Order: sequence, then C-alpha cells, then structure tokens
Amino acid sequence: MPKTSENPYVVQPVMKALKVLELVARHGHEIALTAVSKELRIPKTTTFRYLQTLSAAGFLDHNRATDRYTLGPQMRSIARADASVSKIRALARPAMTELMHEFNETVNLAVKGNGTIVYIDLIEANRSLRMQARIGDSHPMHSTALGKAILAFLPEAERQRQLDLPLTERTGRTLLEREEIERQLRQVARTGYATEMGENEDGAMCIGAPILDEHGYPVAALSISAPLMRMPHSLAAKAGARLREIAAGISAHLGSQPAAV
Amino acid sequence: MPKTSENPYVVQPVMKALKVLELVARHGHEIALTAVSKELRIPKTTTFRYLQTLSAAGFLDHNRATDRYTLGPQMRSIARADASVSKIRALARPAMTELMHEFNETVNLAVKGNGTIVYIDLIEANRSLRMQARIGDSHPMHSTALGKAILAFLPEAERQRQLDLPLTERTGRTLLEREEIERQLRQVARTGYATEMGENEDGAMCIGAPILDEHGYPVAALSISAPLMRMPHSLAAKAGARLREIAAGISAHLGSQPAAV
DNA sequence: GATCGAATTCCGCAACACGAAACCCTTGTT
DNA sequence: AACAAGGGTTTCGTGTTGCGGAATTCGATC
Repeated sequence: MPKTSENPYVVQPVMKALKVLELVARHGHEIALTAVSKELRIPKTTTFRYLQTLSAAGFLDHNRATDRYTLGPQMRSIARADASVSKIRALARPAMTELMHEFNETVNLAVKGNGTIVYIDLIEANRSLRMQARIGDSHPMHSTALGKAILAFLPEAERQRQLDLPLTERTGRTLLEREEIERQLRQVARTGYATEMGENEDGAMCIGAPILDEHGYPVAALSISAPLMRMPHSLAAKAGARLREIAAGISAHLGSQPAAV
Repeated sequence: MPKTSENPYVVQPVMKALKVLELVARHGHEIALTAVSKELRIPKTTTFRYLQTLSAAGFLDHNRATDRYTLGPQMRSIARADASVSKIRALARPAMTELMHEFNETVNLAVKGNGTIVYIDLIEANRSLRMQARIGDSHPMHSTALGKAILAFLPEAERQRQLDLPLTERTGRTLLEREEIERQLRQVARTGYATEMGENEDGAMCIGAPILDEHGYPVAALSISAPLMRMPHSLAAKAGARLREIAAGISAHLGSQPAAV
C-alpha cells in the first residue's frame, strides 16, 4: 500500500479494521466476510481477522447461523451512553448557571464512571479561591458529595460491590470505615442530598444531589462546592434543599418518576 | 503480554485500540493521553499512536486546545444511522406484511447505500417462484425500482453525482442512457412511485416508493416485486398507488412533512 | 526565566501481522 | 447420491511495521 503522506503515527491494522467496522455498521444489515473483503479490497484472511477481533471486542456481532456480521452491542451501548451524557449536560446547564448565581459558588456536574465519578461540566464562581476539579477529572465515589449522592441511590448489590473495592484516603478526613459510610448513605437516601467536608480536598466542602434516569438509577449528580469557611451549616442545608429540588427536576426530564424515595 | 488462550485470530493492535476507543467513549468527557495510558497500562507511545489513528478515522475527536480526546463524529454518525435503520425497519414491518397479503407478492425494504441500495428486510410471498434478493444484498440504483424511487427524490446535485458513476448493465433491458433515465425519474417524481421491468433481473419486475426522513431526504424505499407475467399494467398501477400511500405513512412517522411533492 | 509534566519524535529490534495457498465445510446442482 | 462451487477457516514462512525506551520539544506554572 503506497500510504499517502498522511500522519506517520497512524497504525495501519487499526485504521483498516476501523474501515471494516464502518462498512459493516453502515451497511444496515448483516454482511458476509467475502463481501467486506471485496468491497474494501482487503485480502480475505486479513478481513477475517479484523471481523473476529471486532466481534471479540463486542463492536460487531457475529451471527453464527448465517456467518454474517452486524453492528454489535458495544457500539450501541457507547452511543446510548454518549447520548445520555449529552442530554444530561444540556438539561443541566441552565439550572447550573442559575445555582451558581444563587450561591455564588462553583457548580459541578458528574456522571457515574466505573467506580469513580467523572466531571462532565462545571460552572465556576468567579471568586478568587481556585477550586479543585476540571472537566474530565475522575474522583473516588466515597470521598465526594457527588459520589455519595450516587452511591446512596444505587441498587443494594451494586453499592456493596462498590464499597468492597479498596477505599483510597484522599485527606485525613476521608471516611474509610464501612459502617460509617453506610450510615451516612442511609442518611443521604433520607434527606435526598449528600455532604462532604474536607474529605476529598483539604479546606473544601461539597454538597451533592443525584440525578436519576427513567429506571430510578443514579446516572449523574449535581453539586455545589465551596471553601469550608464560606459554607456554614445553615447555608449548606439550604443549598442541599435547592440541589435536591433542581436535580429532581432534571431527573423528571429524563423520565424518572418523582414518586417514592 | 501473556495473551490468554483466546481466539488466535485476534489482531492485538486492533484489540488494544478498541479498548482505548471504549475507554475514551465511556469517559463521558475529554480525556488526556497520559490518563488513557495509565488506565489501560499501555505504554504512552503506543497509546499515542492509537489515539492518533482513532482520531484520523473520525472515531475520536482531538481537541488541540486542551490536547484531550473525546468521542468523534464517526461514532455518532454510525449510531444515528443504525438507530434510523432500526426505526424504519420496525415501522415498516407491519405495513409490509399487510402489503404482502394484499398482493400476495414479495415485499422489499431497502436503504440507500453509497451508490447502491441495500435490502434491510423482505417478506416473501409463499408462491413457488423464487425471488431474487436476500437481506443484506446490494443492487445498483439505476436498475431497480427501489433505487429509482430514491434517485427521483434525491437533491439534484447528489442525483447528478450518482448518475455520473458508470452504470452497470444487469440485463438487456437495463436503462443506460442518461436522457432516458432522467425522463423516467421526472415521471417518478410526479407519480410518487417507480417501476422497473426486467431491468435488474430477467423475467422479474418491481414497483417501489420512497420513504423520506424529516428533511424530505429519501433514506429508504419500499417495493413489491413479482414475475413479469403475474403483474399486468392495471395491477401495477394499483400497487404503485398503495405503495406510495404506505411509504408516505412511514415517512410521516419519521417526521417528514406530507406537504408538497 | 526556570522547572515540571505532558505530548511528540527518534530509532533499532524482533514480534507478529500478513496473505497465498491449502483445507474443509455447507449449499445447491445434475 | 455424487459433484461442484463458493465461502469460511487454518497453516506457515516472510519481512514489514508496530513497539516502546529514551531523547526532545512544548507549554504551562511558580
């Protein structure tokens, strides 16, 4: 292959396999090895290997009966996850701006990752003190208000699995006792919002409320973070109530029943 | 890498690149090279190459400002296309069954591919004569009623580009003259359905009507195919009218305005 | 301006992806 | 029922090219 003066860092097997993936995906329905091979002018053996690899990774689906390939679950799942995140971000943005103005503190939006939370949006209060998170950052579940809000609304089995993982100590105040954490989570489930005081970052605190999807599953959480000194108990309670209210509004837009908690 | 006794046909670079793709996609927002590298335990250089390749293919998006990666347009586009095809198939199925019973002939559903049409569903009449298409097959646009129905409703520029491609001769009756084809397409645009007589397969004919999306773009077409001998002109006209009606109904479900034709 | 972390680039090596051909199915044909 | 044909799998020897450590550049931050 002459390989045009393209990016020298392109790994050819990967590139060609992606072409195969694209062809199969765009085909609209099952397609056979030979057809892919002919269409892309890639030798049968090589095409075969790519189709196997793509199927093994779940990006394609291999129908053993007809020996043909279709788009796999992995692609659909990723697409769904992405659409869901985009939707949450779009829904949350106006409410976040509102919250930021109301309390003049930074407002964060995070989704549940695998054992962590990932910040997908944040609106900073333009006060002098710099805050901690950046979009794309991951933080542990158990040391953040965002994570605790999510943990409290997770199905029992998944919450247990989550807490079985080693709990990292972020600061001297990070909760590490299983009992203590579970007690707090029950509290969070009752009040509808979570609080964290210097457990993730020294001198900083955070209040978070969960965003639930149509199955009542906590897919994301909304939070307000501030220096400890600027957030007395009374204000924190007020912020918690507002967050719970606003998060519930977003949940409703995702199809969640505002029903029993 | 120990490589468990997995499928021996798995191409490692491809597999590892897919893992990178998945990680970035599921992350929910921009993620940097080093983070991916650490998370997946793949050396920085290699990870870099995969990220470059995935971005070059459009599966990821490289934000040059922050030097971070997100899900790219290719993934979203594929997902959208897939969802659209699934939707069309689901919407069309009941109508297809109905049509099949009404005329006791095979009913076909195809989407527009790149220069071809691809059968995505068909319901066979259980008559003795075997029909020609199978799900997943591609046929030329200009020699099928399905393709002509789509061509007639394509934006002018794209139709011209389409007809500039070499036109394959499927049978002695296949239309090859540009003038003749364009005359027929204008006719199709007026009547709302296309007819093909032995132009794609000797002894077989087909009648097709386009399915339009919310932009009025012909994404698919519905057709009835039969042996030439079984479909006299009068019946064909009746079938054309029914197809037009049913296809319009499906188009309406896709958000197409039933307005001007 | 100095320092640090992160992203690129370089380079030599050998792992491993490649593809021709052989093999083995299943499907349709006479 | 045997045969042919087409498509999928497997084998195997070759040399391409992907790999990753280390050096370098880039761009923040103090």
